[in-house]
Amino acid sequence: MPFREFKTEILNLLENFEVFEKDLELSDHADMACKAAFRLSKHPVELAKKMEERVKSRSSEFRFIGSVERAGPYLNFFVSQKLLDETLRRVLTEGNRYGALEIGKKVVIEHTSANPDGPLHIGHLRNTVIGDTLARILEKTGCKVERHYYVNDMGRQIALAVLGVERYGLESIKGDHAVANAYIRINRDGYEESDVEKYMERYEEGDEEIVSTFNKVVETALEGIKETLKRLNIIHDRFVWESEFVRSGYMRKVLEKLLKLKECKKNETLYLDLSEYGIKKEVHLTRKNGTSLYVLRDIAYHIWKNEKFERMINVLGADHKLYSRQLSLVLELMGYNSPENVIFEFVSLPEGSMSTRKGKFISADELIDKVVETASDLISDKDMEDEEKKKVAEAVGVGAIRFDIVRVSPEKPTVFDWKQALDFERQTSPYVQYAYARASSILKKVEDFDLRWDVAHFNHPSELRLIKELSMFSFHLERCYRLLKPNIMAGYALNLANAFNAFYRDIPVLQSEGNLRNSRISLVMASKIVLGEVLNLLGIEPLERM
RNA sequence: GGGCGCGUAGCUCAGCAUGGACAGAGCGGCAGCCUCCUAAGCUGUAGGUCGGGGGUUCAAAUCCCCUCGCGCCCGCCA
Repeated sequence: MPFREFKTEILNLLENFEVFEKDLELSDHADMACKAAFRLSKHPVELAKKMEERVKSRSSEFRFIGSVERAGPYLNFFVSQKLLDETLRRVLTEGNRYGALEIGKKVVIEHTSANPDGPLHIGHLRNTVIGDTLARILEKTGCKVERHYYVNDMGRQIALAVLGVERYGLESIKGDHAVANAYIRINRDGYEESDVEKYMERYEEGDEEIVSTFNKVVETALEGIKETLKRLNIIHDRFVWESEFVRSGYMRKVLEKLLKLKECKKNETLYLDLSEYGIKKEVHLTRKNGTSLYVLRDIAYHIWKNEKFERMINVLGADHKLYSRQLSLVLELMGYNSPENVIFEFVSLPEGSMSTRKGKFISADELIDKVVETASDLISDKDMEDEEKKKVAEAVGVGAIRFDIVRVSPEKPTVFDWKQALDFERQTSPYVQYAYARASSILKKVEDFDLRWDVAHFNHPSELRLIKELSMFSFHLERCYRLLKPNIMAGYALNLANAFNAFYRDIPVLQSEGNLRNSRISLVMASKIVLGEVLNLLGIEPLERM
């Protein structure tokens, strides 16, 4: 928080010069640099000199600006002792609430939503991890967040999976894998198209026997998927089945509204002509046999969301880009808000793209098992009970997976790499967890101390850097919120851990004495709190020991 | 063919929204650090035509145009 206020103070101070947020930047040369003079004058150095004068004459009015230096046309601002003091005070009094914002919107975030025809694979994982991390970030900004998994129980793929299960039965293995095996097999062996059609029709009509069969298959796959998600510290508040909108008659009402649009046309099927909006291909709402298509049910779902939420966020793979534009356009034509889409590019395997249908994928379960096993080997000779070792290996493994995914910007296409997934070093979550564990370890050895500090005791660059990092938590949180880019939080986690490790190297805590010792211990406590909270935002478990 | 995204060190990535101070990290390479709070750590060093070309600008990795490479989309699939 204090760092955001520091920035606000600079803006207020230079308001008369028409300096805006975009003129400020983080810099190696300062805590915050102002580059406005370039933009505002043909003689930037002269202007910067004037600004400098003004700042120097008034800077005593501000709390968090400590000093300013001019470097040519740049103004370099430095934080005050007061900011350092206030940062520690807030972290230590607010605890894990430190850094929270109060934006407070009601938002729904839909993520994962993988078809219940098989297990989650490493492509789905990108959706899941981005979505869950964003949900956590939004909550921290004070939003009321509902996490949805939209269950596609009506599609062709599901009908085919059901046929597969009927033909081959379910193996007695984890449900999602069992369904996948039947689905892969029927795709390989072949099937009658008319059988698939018939199943879709009967399911949409609500044929009791078929509904119960579909439900069983979908539930079986979903149970397995939920188990995997839980292991990754991911829960959904609500699983919304597509068929809910059909059964409740909601979709019917939506269809009636759609029919009133001038873009809505009918011949063999019902479709939307969006050519005047630059979308050449018609958007079909129904099939020739009268059954609904995904987009129709999805429109219904989004109208329902409109009624309940102020903000709708969907996490979608790059293959949904055009689709999501079409959906948004239709919603707008109907007079509704459209969702905000967080699009991520594909994860592929070194040998090419993944496919559930062809059985060409690395499942999330396989990945988790292997990473946890590697973590387990690494701690095998540590002095810990087996129980704790197991817990640590799981937390490290899951953290490494989540972090490996979330650290990369969503728009970057990636190729899955085992070596990277199994790396537990510098730019990974174990590095952050390790900093947390080191802080814990120091605090565990403290028997008596007073929770008090004097910022005058913090004069080593490593200490100053660490406190400044702590002060920037909500600054980065706000950036994540605005840009919906969770990789920013991963980057902050790394910076913070890095700053703590430098502090750990340079500053003896336990051997120091008196108020110097109290101050340092207080700083370690504050670091532990913020490191822990950042890990929570990333869905990674902080560990007391590892 | 059209649309969207990506291309930055040997490898994996920041930085691009809102153009500014020498383009930053990690891994890998090389050279070092455990009588000291956990070495999953730390220090130093080498390594760059920011895919290529043009343009705008006092200033371009960042903006515009062209071009090459890769991925995705263009279904009465989801």
